[in-house]
Amino acid sequence: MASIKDIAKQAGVSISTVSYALNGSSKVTEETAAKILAIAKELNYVPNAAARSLKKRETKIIGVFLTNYGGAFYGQLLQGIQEALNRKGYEMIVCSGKESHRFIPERMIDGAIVLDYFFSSEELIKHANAGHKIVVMDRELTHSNINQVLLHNTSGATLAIDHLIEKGHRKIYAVSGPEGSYDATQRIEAVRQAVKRYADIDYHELPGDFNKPAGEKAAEQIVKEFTEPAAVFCLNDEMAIGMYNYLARTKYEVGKDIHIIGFDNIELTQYTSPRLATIDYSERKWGAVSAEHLLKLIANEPVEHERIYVTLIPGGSVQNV
Amino acid sequence: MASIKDIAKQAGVSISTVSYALNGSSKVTEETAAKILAIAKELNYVPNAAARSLKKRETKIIGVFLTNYGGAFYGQLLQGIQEALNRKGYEMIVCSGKESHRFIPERMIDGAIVLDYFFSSEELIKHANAGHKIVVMDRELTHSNINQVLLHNTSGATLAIDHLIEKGHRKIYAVSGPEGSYDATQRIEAVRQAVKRYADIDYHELPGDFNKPAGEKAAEQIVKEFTEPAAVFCLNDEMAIGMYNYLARTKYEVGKDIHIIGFDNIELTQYTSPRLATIDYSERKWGAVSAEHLLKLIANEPVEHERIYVTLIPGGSVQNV
DNA sequence: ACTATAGCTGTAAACGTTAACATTGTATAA
DNA sequence: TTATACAATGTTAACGTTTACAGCTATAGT
Repeated sequence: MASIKDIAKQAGVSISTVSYALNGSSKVTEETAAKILAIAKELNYVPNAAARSLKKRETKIIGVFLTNYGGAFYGQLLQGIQEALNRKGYEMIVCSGKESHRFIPERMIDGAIVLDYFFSSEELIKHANAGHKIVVMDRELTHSNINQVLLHNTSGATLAIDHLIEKGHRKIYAVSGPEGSYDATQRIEAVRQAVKRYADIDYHELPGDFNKPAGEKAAEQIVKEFTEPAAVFCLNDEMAIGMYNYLARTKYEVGKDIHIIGFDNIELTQYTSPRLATIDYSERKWGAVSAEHLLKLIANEPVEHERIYVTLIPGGSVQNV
Repeated sequence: MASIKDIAKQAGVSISTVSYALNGSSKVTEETAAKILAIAKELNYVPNAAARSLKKRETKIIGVFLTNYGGAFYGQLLQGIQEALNRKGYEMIVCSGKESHRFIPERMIDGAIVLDYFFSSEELIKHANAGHKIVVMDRELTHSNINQVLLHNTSGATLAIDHLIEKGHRKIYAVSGPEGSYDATQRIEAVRQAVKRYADIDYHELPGDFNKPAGEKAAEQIVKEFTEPAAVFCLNDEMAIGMYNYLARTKYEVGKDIHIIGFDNIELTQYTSPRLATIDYSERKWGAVSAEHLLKLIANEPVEHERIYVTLIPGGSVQNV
């Protein structure tokens, strides 16, 4: 509650001198500065964020927009963002929900990192037009104030399909993702391209939405039309887990009757039995790169879009047929 | 970027009239208000958060402080907090890391919900002394500006031990939590009380830190001194999972040789085999209650401390012996 | 001794709001 | 007709900073 004014009064100097002293300006004598610092500490002075950002027109805070907090999924990602930001003197806040979008136009944050399905591209572009800097992790958006840091979905999906083929599978299902999802679209498109390269594939597509129940539903369908061992590429691990759950209640075995590969390498996959084969990428790096790109955008430095590479993690869920 | 001043100029009125109109004051003619609103919309006007909170001395934002984002643990909790806050016109931001603590004295937020092992109680009390309102979810702290919303650790731990006893176990291990953790201290204390009620218990305590490796290490120890089937109460699920992992690499079977019960009912427990017995509570409710209490604290309404009740979830990991 | 210069410190405007208070105009009552 | 009240709008100070600029003092150069 103590303000710069209180310090000035107690130190017998003007508020500007206090301000300079607190900001380490060389304009103030060491002696004066020391006295001011001491009084500031004594009064438990902390600068008022609102006043400072009103004047400086920046907050040194970056907002990360997430659809929801479910799943261990975001842990490493946020860690990566946070570390990269702190290194440059920025703070991170995590926001979720439509209402929090207002932080951008209200200038509560200096930039936004978006991984939020519910954040419409029109809205993002509106904010970009108003001069706000944004990094998107879940869509392609071309704008001078927007940078993309995306997963290499295409090569991931190709890796997955190639792995199934290598293991001798010819009957292949893909369980898709939600309608508007960029990741889902890219992955399914890559799958279609990949299977096209082989003449003898018996390829089927099942709808999905990236959640467990969709995986269960897909499993139900696959079981219903079961004739011979089949392989399934679930476009994310979550649905693969759902599929495990459903199959556990049937006589069909994962890695024997139904072979499954996922995408994301979420923590849970390590505890599935047999271990889920999946596509992995460094969440931490994905986050760090996004943060770095955003800061460059803010500093008006040139930045290129970037894609994060992915690798195949084999597992007992996909075996030779 | 358009400010109230731009609107005033274009509408040919004073800035105060604009302010009143935008805030829906009845002081302004409907006609004038309509004109002003129209111009505001046309100029894409959004109030500047810094200016507003500088003047109003409030931000309508609540900060939730978490140690880290690892684990699916916080998902429902945050959801609960967010819903409760939004209902009352507040926004939630999630903060992590020591630096973010400054949001409190800087008045960036109107209140704090703390579930952060690294946030020292001295620091919290200092902030409370400065008039800031805080709800703690991970410690007992008595202060007029601090409210506690805690888990009913004691009854949870008692439920766990009683369950093991009911199942006929007499050789019982407890794997403890980290040194300074409030939850850990409460739980282990309750365990000691509980086993004291039975004369014939062969009780052992093993150190732990709430992480998987600690569970593995404890499992190693238990296996080393294995003579007969034993039961283990891991003070959280995370360590129980670590124990599963270790035992999977041995000849000992969970639910047969080693019986395990955890605490928290994290999502992962549903995918362990056999299912992990554990202690459950509603994360969502825990979050919602915390948020409600904080808002009451802010409104200077009376609030009592609260404890969230817990229940036993049986599982194949604990069977009759 | 006088001026120029450098080094500190002070003055004041500005950032964008809100809200108390002042002013103006108009309708109502005496 | 004039005082009175009230409704609508305007003026202004304040919130707590930062920072351009002005002012002062002491030192150094002539």
